[in-house]
Amino acid sequence: MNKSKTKFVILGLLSEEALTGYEIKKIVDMRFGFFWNESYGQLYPELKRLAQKELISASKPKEGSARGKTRYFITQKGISALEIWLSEPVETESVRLEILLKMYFSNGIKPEIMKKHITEFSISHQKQLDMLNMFQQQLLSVEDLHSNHGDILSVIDFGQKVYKAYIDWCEETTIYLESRDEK
Amino acid sequence: MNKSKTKFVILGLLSEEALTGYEIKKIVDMRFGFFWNESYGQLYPELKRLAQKELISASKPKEGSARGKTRYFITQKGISALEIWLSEPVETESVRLEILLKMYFSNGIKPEIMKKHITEFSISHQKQLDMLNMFQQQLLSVEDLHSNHGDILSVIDFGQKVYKAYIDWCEETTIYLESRDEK
DNA sequence: CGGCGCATGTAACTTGTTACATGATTCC
DNA sequence: GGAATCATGTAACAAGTTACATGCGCCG
Repeated sequence: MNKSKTKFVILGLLSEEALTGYEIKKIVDMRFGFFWNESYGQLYPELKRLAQKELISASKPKEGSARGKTRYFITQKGISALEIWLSEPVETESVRLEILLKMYFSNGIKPEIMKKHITEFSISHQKQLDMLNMFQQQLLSVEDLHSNHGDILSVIDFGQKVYKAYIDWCEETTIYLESRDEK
Repeated sequence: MNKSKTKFVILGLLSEEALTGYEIKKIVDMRFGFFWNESYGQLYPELKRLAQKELISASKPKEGSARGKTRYFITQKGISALEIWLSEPVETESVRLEILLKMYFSNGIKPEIMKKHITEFSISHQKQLDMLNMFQQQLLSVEDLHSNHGDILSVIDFGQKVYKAYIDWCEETTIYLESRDEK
């Protein structure tokens, strides 16, 4: 049983270009931030395991130095493993939204508290939405006949749609809480 | 450091009515399914810990029997703990959507495969949306001047908005993949 | 040469899932 | 009495986070 997806994050990114563990982490944080995350504690051990299983290969430059950048490349075996995973059914995601838990139980507390939580939730997602919009613009401006960013733009579009839904809900719910407030 | 929220799920539900561990699990599965989940492996030990800390109290009927239903009640101490948590800032959620990971890396595979994934994703969320709609109707029909389901209806509304966004994205992305297909 | 960002790594820990064992109750 | 479902519980495992240790390389 290997349920962790870290493996495929690595293989997927390496299928585009050779990277170090540090670079993988940076890309996941910046590009996947709104739908995925990985920690060093998962990444580095997994890189070693994948190298050992020859799904990726390591290039260790600077002979003789104790530590140095290790850049990883995907192997043919790794590409196959990635393709197999891509073809397998998507596993149902498990989301945990603390804000809904609090909303569900908020009967006992003052509406202003919940209103504040929702305002903060809205602001933080508005920020993330702004970042997605910027990233989208960036990709669109670079686009030409040869580059194919379609898939990435689709992923961004998902985030935009969902975050808009979040923000709409926040607005609506704030109004509801204000009406409850008046009682 | 106690980051687990299981504790508050229990306290929140017990603040409405006394329940057994089994009943809590059922409620979480049915009512919170779209934004939360708990397993017995978390629930039962946590119930014991909370009872030991006197945030809840257990009623063990049927003296002399090896096993029997244990119904739990929230205590004043438990109510306070719940209220404190409700007032604390909401922690930023971490979502993991495998479908976006696959979409991001789908360049290498045939568009039909991704299209199939998206169709399945759409169908399963349409089903969940139908269930939310039903639950909403149920609550609205029962509603009278005395019952206050507003907070629960807000939570349902969140699910409806987000799932609609999911399904919209699926439609749009299917069309995009079909256009890519034609090349 | 001091600080900062790049870079790798891991040990200790917490969190969460799964599979299984067991008993109680209900309904046919 | 047998099947299904209600109900409790836990051991073994898998997954994921955090905090820390270490060293490199560049810039002012």
